[in-house]
Amino acid sequence: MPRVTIRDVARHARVSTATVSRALSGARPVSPEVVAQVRRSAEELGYSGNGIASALRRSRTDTVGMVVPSIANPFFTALVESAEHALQEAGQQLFLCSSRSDPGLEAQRLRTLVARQVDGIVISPVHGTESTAAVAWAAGRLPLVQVDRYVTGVDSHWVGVDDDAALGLIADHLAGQGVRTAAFVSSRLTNSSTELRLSGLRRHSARLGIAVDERQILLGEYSIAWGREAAALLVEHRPLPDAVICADDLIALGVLEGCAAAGIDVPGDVLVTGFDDIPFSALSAPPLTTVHQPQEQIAAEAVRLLQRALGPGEGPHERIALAPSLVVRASTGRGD
Amino acid sequence: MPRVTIRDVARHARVSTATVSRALSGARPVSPEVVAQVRRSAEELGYSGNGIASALRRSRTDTVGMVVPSIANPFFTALVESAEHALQEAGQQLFLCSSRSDPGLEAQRLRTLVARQVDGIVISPVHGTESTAAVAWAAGRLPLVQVDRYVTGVDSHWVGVDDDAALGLIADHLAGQGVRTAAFVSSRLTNSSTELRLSGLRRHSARLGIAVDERQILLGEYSIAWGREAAALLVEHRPLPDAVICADDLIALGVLEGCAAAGIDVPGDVLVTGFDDIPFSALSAPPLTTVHQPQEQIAAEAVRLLQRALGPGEGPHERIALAPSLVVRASTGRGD
DNA sequence: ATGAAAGCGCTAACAG
DNA sequence: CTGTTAGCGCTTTCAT
Repeated sequence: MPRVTIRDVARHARVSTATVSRALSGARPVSPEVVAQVRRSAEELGYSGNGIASALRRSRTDTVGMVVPSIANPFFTALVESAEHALQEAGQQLFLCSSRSDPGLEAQRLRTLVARQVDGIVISPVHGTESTAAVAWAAGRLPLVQVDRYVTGVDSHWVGVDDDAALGLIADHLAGQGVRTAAFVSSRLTNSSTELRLSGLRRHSARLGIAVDERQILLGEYSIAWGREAAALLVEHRPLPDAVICADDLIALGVLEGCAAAGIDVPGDVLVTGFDDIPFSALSAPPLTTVHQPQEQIAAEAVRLLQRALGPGEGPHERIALAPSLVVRASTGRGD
Repeated sequence: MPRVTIRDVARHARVSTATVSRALSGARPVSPEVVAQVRRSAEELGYSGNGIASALRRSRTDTVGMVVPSIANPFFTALVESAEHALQEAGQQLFLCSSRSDPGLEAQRLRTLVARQVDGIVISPVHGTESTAAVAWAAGRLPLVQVDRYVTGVDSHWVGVDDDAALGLIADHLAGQGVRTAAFVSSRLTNSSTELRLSGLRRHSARLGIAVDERQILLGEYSIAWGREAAALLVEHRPLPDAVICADDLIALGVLEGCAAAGIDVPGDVLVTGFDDIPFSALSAPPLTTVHQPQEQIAAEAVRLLQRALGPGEGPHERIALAPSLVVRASTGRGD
């Protein structure tokens, strides 16, 4: 199938290629009759344009790259959907990449995106320090916004949730339920979310007189399997804490499953909290108390910052920490 | 930031642009010293190549487009992850698009992918007939493989699961549990999955003497919310069937929730089955009996077919129906 | 093994 | 409003 080019259309419509380009894109005024003729010719020949050639010439792809640690995590897919939606309004496409929580793969994805000349990048970096070099490199050649997590040592836009405030909400709620001791289950991965959530926990539990045993700070990864395993570890080394605070919902769902398997009743024997408010957190046994992140707003802000960076005057880099909210369900007592 | 081009590198290394291209891509032999010098210059200048220009010249993008109805559905994200993995082995990128279950948006995504000159397309079409025109159009200009669902009237490759066999597995299992009457909750959307699962249900329930009341065939959409709603409808118009067979896990999770809300015990009062075996189906209350789809294998086969279509001799179009397997959990009786 | 030169298909000046 | 022309940055003949 020999591709139909703008020249074929021009010949067929008996005009120049420039006119075809203008008629089809509407970039400059073209007489109605000519537009109609060009449209007809294009239709007839099955012309569909070559975005690559156009991108080369305009040095714009109208595409934004997005790199997330995992697309299996519903929190990130929700973020991606919101971002795609926001971009569509601005007439841009989303090129989605998963870094699979691997800084090496992440660096490779960034190289690809830069090579493909995307107009900007939205990234939730895997690691607080190991991702720095690649993110800095990319930020040096393209507008870049970090979302949710961020790396240290790169001056770029960031949009996320206020992790410290979120742990404040959790700690306040748990203290209100009479919690005096708590465990924390999170990811080994050194990244901003992990660190800010842990330091938030430390700060707020101290403030409220909740004891956090260092041996009950369990670090693994953001997954259901690790949550299950962590629950088994906690059960094995009793006494159980009053509450298990998890750094995300996947971990918390795993903890719930691990507790059930060990015959531990939630919330009877121990309270459990999550983070993110993924759809399935409302369906677990018991439904999970968690922190809701305004992903729609996070995505919208990220796109807005990127749009602005595409314009002329590079403004200063912003750091936007949005307010989280607590969703109380049965895993910390009465659900309603 | 003025972009560094191959010419800058060539000047710096005192060679021609052709040599730089060859040295960097390794397409043709270049003396080791020159390669080293070119590499050094590229490094020094921070050269990172222009994939767009390269793609225009080679008329290859080394990118495959993938269109799925939703990236919020874990079944599709699993499929996407597997596809990305398989493509990476072949040195290709994945350009992911969500059609949001909207044939119009789907058509637009396909146009974009064709315009962007992807090398091939993997699609799970939204609708059995409304997607036909766009899929046919795309299949006419690019190698295209349908996965999971397919449209009628387009001759292309297809890889999916044997839906009829899957409903056989479910029906056999339920009959073994003493089920005599069943409801079916699915999507209104006319697509191959919906239709084949319903006709499979009809065939196998007839074979096993399970009665399916036409008024208990409820069609809505593939979502948790619809499952919840459907459960309420079933409860409202008692008597309840012995079992509720759902066309996917999201619907089934919603049905479980709806039953719980109405005080209906699963599996005590009614049995429930899902389809897809998404990760969360193991964590619901109760855990869900469901059909496992071999998405890894589906993705691998799809990529293999695409790879072959990129080669010279266009072979005949294949239809590969892989064998499903039943995962029995507590929602249909004893879980173990 | 290397270089010169010709485009890939398109759009943005620049004329008219 | 329309045509002519000159590339965008790269790869690939075709020479040497």
